Amino acid sequence: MPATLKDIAKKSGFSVTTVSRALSGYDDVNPGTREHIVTIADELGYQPNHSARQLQGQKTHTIGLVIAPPAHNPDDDFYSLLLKGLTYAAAHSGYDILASAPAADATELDVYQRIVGSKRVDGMVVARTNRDDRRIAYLQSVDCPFIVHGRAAPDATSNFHYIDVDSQQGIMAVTQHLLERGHTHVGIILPAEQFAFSQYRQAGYMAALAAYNIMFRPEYCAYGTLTLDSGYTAACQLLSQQPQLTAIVGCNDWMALGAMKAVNEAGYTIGKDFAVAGYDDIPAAAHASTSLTTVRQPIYAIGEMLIARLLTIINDDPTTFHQTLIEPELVIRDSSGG
Amino acid sequence: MPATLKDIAKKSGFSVTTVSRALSGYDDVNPGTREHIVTIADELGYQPNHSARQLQGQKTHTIGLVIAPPAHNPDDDFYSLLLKGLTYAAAHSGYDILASAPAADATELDVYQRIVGSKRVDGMVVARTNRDDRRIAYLQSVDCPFIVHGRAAPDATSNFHYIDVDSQQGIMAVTQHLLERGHTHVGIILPAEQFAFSQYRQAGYMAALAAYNIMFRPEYCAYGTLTLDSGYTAACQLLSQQPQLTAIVGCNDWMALGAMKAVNEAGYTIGKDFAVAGYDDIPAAAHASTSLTTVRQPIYAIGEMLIARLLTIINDDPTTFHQTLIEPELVIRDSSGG
DNA sequence: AAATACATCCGAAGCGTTTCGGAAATATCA
DNA sequence: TGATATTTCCGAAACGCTTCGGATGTATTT
Repeated sequence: MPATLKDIAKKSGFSVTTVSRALSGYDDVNPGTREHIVTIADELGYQPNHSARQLQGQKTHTIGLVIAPPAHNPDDDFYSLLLKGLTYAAAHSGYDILASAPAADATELDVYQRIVGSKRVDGMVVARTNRDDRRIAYLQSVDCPFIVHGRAAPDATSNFHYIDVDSQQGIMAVTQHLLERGHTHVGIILPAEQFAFSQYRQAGYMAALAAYNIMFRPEYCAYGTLTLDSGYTAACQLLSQQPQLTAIVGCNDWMALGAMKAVNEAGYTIGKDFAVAGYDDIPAAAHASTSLTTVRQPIYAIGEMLIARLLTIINDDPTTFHQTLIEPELVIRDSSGG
Repeated sequence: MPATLKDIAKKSGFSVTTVSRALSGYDDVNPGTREHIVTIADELGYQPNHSARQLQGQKTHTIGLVIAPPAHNPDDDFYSLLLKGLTYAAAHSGYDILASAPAADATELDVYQRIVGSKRVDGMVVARTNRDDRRIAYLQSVDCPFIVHGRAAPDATSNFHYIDVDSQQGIMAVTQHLLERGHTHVGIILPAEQFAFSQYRQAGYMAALAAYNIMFRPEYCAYGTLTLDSGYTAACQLLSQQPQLTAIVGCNDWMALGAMKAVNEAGYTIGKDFAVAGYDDIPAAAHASTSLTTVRQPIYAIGEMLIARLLTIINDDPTTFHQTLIEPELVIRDSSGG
């Protein structure tokens, strides 16, 4: 069993109070006795009990992240990269990450209530915003500091702090890139409408078309669940129903990779007589059979920003909303003709 | 501020003791009053304070994972996938994951001491075993339950619970696969010797050669740091110094992808006049420019197993060591000739 | 010399929970 | 009817820490 303040007190001859104050740097303790106490603490390998500290209302130096149910999408890198990025960024500021997920019969909201209700974290980061997001409503109702990666849908107000990538601009850039290459029939595979970001991506696509005076056709839009398989299925459907298409943009890289597979099977040569582009720039994109033109989201840097921003929210409690939009970067590779 | 037992006590007219006992299912409370208390608790959105519980010596229902410094390898998927896998698996059993990393000036061991010393977790999972691993020595010295993904080097004893993939067998299988295809000069890119698993991989390579009566040549071995770039560099070196090579196995997929790049640049056609194979089966492997023959480590399933095993260790404190070796699966793709 | 300041220390309360050891009221037995 | 169980409840202590409000003794001031 680990050493407690009481152990140090006994061994040093001072009171628990003095030991506590010596160790936490108060200036009303004699330098000599402080040294003495610190020495003993080191000998005993003292580590302050985290729970006892928290019970006093101290900060937990922990921030929470709950990740969506796994069934949702097994090979989706998003949460794994975010988790790792947040962990590093948090460590850099002396914080830890409490990661959790809903158990079989629970909802994401249940987990939020458990984590923040039990006072285990100083703040939360929430990702993958939904329309009318109940997680955000809950966090606001209990006044728990949080930062959102993403923002509300364009038709809703985002009355919270967020950092988002300007995916409208990103999809517009990649779509325009395809249009520039002469493609006039460009399909798109969108994420499920439940996600707030879905609409921004569609808007970006439409803006690009408009800039080129090309009419928007709803039948050029298909929907996927962010997985490779769903991208494949959606692309197969597009290709069979809209054979005039010569390009497809996938709203994330996995769906784009699935689309590439479908396009290949349909007999096209990607990068020559058909273009495919993605979004995210996951590690696999650069090394794909035909390297994937895509839009880079600097997930690591975003992790850093999220943590930094959340810490200022926790410590300064700003009254005005911090809302940042990051410009994504178009990464041109072979799948759009290089 | 969240409701406490005292609030419920006041509102219900019962004592804190009774409220506590009612809520945690003791049978010495009248069914009627229990119902009454539960109703009020729900109304108030009561969530037990986690710290207060822990202070009573309760289980934390949290398990810790500390991930290695980021500088080590930015595009290494290992920890991110492990983290996500563990989080899901833990959630399934009602556990959370506390993820941390060393800050700039700290070592991994420092983080272990802080996390377990402050009593924040019921157990730890440690990954990427080193030779003479100090983390393991520490955990043993403080009697903290832990499970290792990996095991000690072959020349050391593994006196702890572990789950490992039989990478010796895996590398042997993939090497033999190349030898079967008629390659007689097969190079290998090994991980740094600091890692316990490095030796198993080398042993697997040597065993495969021995089975084919081919002499082992140390000059066919290069070393990398698990990154794509390091694989590229190592392969360039091998190719220039050992031009007779017709195959290279990388000890992880990223190094193999780097090797593929070097091989391509050297003018070979991968899968035809040169073979490359990897290890891990990361998502990018299947979608690489030439799909990568590799050995699959079921990282998700391993996450499940690690958690399940760790929980039995925490709850049952077994005296004998649980040690499991998983047979990896050879995945043959185009980079070795299909 | 008395009054005041300063340096150094400590007792006790409190954070929210669990749990031990009863206590009071009611039911069951002889 | 008195003794004994049973049911239902609760007070108080404890977990390890922080912090408020002194207390004690020494140094400085007038």
